[in-house]
Amino acid sequence: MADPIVYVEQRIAAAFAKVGGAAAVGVDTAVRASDRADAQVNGSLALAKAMGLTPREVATKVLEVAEIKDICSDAQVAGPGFINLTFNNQFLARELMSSSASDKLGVRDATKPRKIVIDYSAPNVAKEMHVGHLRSTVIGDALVRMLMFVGNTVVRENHVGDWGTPFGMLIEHLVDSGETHAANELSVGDLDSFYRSARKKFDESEPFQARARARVVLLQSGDKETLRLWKLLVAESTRYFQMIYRTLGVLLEGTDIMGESAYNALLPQVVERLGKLKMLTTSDGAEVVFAEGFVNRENQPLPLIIRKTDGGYNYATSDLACVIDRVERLNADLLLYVVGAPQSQHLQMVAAVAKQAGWLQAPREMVHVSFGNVLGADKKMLKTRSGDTVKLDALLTEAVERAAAAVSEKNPELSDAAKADIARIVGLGAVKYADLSTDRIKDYTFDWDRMLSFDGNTAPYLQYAHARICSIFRRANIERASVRNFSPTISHAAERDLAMRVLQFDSALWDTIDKYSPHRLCTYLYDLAASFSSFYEQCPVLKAETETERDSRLMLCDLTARVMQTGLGVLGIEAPEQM
RNA sequence: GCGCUCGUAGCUCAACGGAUAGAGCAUUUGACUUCGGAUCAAAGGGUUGGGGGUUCAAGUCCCUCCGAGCGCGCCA
Repeated sequence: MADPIVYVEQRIAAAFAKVGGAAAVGVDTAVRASDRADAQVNGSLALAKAMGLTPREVATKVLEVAEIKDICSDAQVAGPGFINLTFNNQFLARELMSSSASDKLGVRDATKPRKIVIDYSAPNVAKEMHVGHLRSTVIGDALVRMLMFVGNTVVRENHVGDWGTPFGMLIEHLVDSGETHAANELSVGDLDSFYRSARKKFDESEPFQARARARVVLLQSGDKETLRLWKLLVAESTRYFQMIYRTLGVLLEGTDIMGESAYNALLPQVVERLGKLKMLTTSDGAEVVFAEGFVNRENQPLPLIIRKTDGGYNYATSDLACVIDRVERLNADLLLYVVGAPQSQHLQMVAAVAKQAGWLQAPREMVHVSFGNVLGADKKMLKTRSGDTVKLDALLTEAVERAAAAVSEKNPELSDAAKADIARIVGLGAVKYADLSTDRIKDYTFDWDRMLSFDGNTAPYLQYAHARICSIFRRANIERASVRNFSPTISHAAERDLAMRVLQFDSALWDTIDKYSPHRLCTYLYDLAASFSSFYEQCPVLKAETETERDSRLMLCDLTARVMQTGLGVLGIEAPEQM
């Protein structure tokens, strides 16, 4: 355990228990970072009333019995009854060494590792990936990486939209355009034009509509030739998706695809099992479940439609099948859905029904990791100038191009290969970081200039801090690993500030995981980079006054760089050694 | 009509219910013979949409009003 705040927390809690006895049960004795000292404790204010004392009296008593003299150089009662703690530098140095010696840099493993299924990305076959998929993909990828980092078993599932009524129309269009031509069109990623052409025909031609409907029936009844054509569509699209994922540098692989069609065999079972549980009701010819607490616009109970009037299934059925599959086949105890906010009610209903049916019993849980829209400068959904949705691959290409221009300008002496590689890392990092660094629940405004800026809370600023550290070692020709056992001494204020920051990696990452909110880790890494930049200005490393100081600072630099690289790493962002 | 989410500095965003609401951009002012200036140091800028309430303590929780976005039966 490296984070001093986590470390001292137990001792403070013990002191509160000793002072408050029964009254202290349930009182929040958490220790938090503070700008007035290293850490602050607020529990006395909550406890005072129950004990009939003033908060300051409680705080004083807590400090009398708290066993913190070995780790705190100062502990004071302040203001209305806060306790301010200052850690002693020997303690910090010891924790730095402990952090440096661990390959997880002081981050605690999950006390009870879970099996987690995470549903994210979910593009549609024969439809272009756009910025909405970017959010799901990037947030999902970051969560996958950090959940694995702390020791959970994570199953990635890409719930591709590969089934349903649109496929009648798509297959008929495929037949019309000829397989070779269609495959060419799809393989170069021109998915939207294929979809649009099909849609246009469907809207304009009644005979085509009839063919499309008939084709849906053939598809669902398992007609061989229809399935072959369907598979062609799916294969071309997923090949394209994988290409985007590789470009984007996310962990999703072809084997992670669990499309809607994968649950087809389970759909009749969903109906059957709900029927046996007496949960199904026939309403307007459809088989539905009325989940408690959901009403429609007439204030009537709102149904979850399990089987349509025409006998077909829809997405609610398929989502319930997913829950069954994830719980019963995969034995998952946490189901994460990285899906946009508009689906909130739908997912709540699915969860409610799954619980009622007994398929999702505590402590198993289903969590909607919801996110807002990507907006353009006009505050509306991001669109191209012509009003189309922004294609993901075009957006990524532009990011790398813009980064390349910046790299060439700042660092013209680099080789072309190095420039290209750095441009890729910086450009993609900027796009991902822009997405991850704001609270996912809110909409965010997409702005090239801001995300690629080297000032402020951006990927390039963090990457630059990392590159600068690498540069120190490169210049002095010192092996990074060779300084890791050095014993640090903290003397300068900026040095101490950086040390404190480095040690908070553990709690920052856990805070992020607990809330499924990557922006919290981003904020931490930004603060870390800022602390380093300030340290860098004020504390010479290679030209330190003594060898001890130099070694100490080298050790701190290496640790900072490792935290930065690892932190960016679990966000799915690379940290180049030079840029 | 009902429901969900959001509203914080001119702009873009932070802030487990904790003290004096913090950053970046923009504006103003400093710092390059010193490890990468893609940087650092500093200043000004706020009735946290309005009004009630709960609490020792509210941007945060509850109620209400205003504004924005999104949902609300056979598309996914």
